[in-house]
Amino acid sequence: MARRNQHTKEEIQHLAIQAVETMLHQLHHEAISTRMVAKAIGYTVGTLYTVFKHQADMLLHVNARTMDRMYLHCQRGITDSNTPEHNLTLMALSYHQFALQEPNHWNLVFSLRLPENEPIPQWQQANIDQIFHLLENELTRLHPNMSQQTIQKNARILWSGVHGMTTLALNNKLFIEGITDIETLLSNLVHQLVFSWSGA
Amino acid sequence: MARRNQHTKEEIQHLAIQAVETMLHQLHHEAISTRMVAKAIGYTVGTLYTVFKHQADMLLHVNARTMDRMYLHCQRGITDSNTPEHNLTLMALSYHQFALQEPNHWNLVFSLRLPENEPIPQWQQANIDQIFHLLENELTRLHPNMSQQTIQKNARILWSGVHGMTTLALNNKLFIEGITDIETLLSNLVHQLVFSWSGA
DNA sequence: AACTTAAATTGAACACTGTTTAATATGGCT
DNA sequence: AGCCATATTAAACAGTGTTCAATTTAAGTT
Repeated sequence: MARRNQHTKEEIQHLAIQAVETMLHQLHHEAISTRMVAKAIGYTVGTLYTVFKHQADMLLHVNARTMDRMYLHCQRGITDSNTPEHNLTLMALSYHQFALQEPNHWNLVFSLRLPENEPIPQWQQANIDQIFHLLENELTRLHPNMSQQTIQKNARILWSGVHGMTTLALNNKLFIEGITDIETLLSNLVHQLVFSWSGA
Repeated sequence: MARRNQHTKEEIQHLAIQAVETMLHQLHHEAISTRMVAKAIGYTVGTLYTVFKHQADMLLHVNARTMDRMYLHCQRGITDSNTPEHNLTLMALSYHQFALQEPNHWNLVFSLRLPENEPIPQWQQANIDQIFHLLENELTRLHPNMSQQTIQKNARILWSGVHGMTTLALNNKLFIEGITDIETLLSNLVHQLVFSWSGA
């Protein structure tokens, strides 16, 4: 069989991406093979390689969508009528919640390894910047006189904490004898940093 | 060939672990196969399976040693004659430095996935606790009247930040246009949290 | 309507992977 | 010298990512 022309290249790409996304709801990304995806969309591995450079390329497309979804999720509920601290807390909780809701999608974003010498795609950096801008915006509202550079620094300090807590919690590397839940810990982190910025 | 009895089971185990550790200096852990390890130590895969339950089990043994090394590294330079903040900063910098020095070993610790239903080994939790105790000790010195629970909470808040920063930095997901180096960011994180704990 | 052309799709191959197990060769014991 | 227990292997199985020659067919041309 050849030349059935049922789908355009773009459609096949989309089908594959969707198939991976569906599988990720049950399977860790390391358990997803090209042949599985091909079978799921009714094509052969060979066809997949006419549409993606390699497996990692396919997963990168999945990541692009995950990061978009994550950005939208983190934005949810953010308003200028809230205090900056409240907004920052909302974002931190949303980030963590998203990771809990789609652990395999989230994991893929942070553990996908491209082949050597393959550059990190530029949209990825753009997407990271997008999230940081959200934070920097709140930090600016908090301290309008703070230098741009300090704000960028503090945004990164804060987000490292939120990200680290999410990673560690997801892998059960954070807790002893049910001391507190992570949501409290996240709120505390935000509160303590916000407090420290107002005191110096 | 069989029954050459050149090494005890323990020795074979050790040889394998060492072989993996050597390879990790050049290779990412996903690139290390059982056959590679077997060949490196002059045995066959089959022999490896008489000594380890499976590949993940072998890598878990590597992780045990990495974590011990990491603990020792983080302890380096810590003295009661330093201020608690200084000690905490030293630990944060050491943690990051260790990750930079042995990125593949460090990565393996946090990305090894055991087969489903396989419990996390209990020594791993013990090792995590060990590091947290180091932190909690400094936090206690900082605020002798703080409740044990608050100290445990704050140790986890701090370490999430240090860990998150290290992870993100290692994967180039933290920086824009050379704004500051991570060492500064780590020191700032420690300082800001220490400050916030003294102000409430 | 027949013929050519270009390309979509496949199947099969290659060199790997982790894991299991029957066969085997040998060190130590009687 | 002969036996046995077992350390070790070779081979098999079912998968993996990736490549590419071969094929089939839709569309374009005459």
